[in-house]
Amino acid sequence: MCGRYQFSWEESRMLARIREAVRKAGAQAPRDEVFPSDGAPVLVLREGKVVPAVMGWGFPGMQGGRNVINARAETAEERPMFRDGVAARRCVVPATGFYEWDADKRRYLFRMPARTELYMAALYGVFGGEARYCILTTQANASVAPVHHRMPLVLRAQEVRPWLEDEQTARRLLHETPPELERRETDGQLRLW
DNA sequence: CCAGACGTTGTT
DNA sequence: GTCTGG
DNA sequence: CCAGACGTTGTT
DNA sequence: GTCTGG
Repeated sequence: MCGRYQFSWEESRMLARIREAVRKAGAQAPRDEVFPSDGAPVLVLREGKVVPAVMGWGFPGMQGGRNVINARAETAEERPMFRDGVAARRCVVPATGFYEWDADKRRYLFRMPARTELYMAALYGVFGGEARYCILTTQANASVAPVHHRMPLVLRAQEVRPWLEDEQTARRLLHETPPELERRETDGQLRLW
């Protein structure tokens, strides 16, 4: 699944541009490491253009419950919480990578092989006047499986616009296997031996 | 027992 | 918070 | 997602 | 276990 990701504008001109755009629009600049409930840039389609917008990460759960940060791609089309988003409120989360933890709490950063921008398919909704997003997840592919059994629905760069633009294409992409990624272990916490 | 998914209202 | 699957 | 905090007291 | 902050 995906409970944290990296937004490193220093490593990506695209992300630097997105960051600058939202900053100029008056939104707070995203952190390098994005946590659930943070405000962060997502990409949406507006008048035929892919543009950034700042939203909060996670849908409010029922009865004041938890922040719902992920949606299963396999079932999102049927779930009441997500099905309208699949039809009409798709977005893309730009990142430089995402983190996963293994059973021993070792943390790994996953990136695109050429270290280009990593795009995660997501949905958004408006709750109490506040726009929020939820990242789609799918079964881990070969590159992620050694660490965790789920991963975000990573889109190839050329799939970003089709995901936003065309509902039928989006429904197909929900069932695609994401590209293989590069893995790097990071020091998630100090290990005193 | 645990891990993981899941409420509606924003739509290009 | 509840539910399911393991 | 993870890490860290949690309670102020009718009890053998 | 449940919640909060990051």
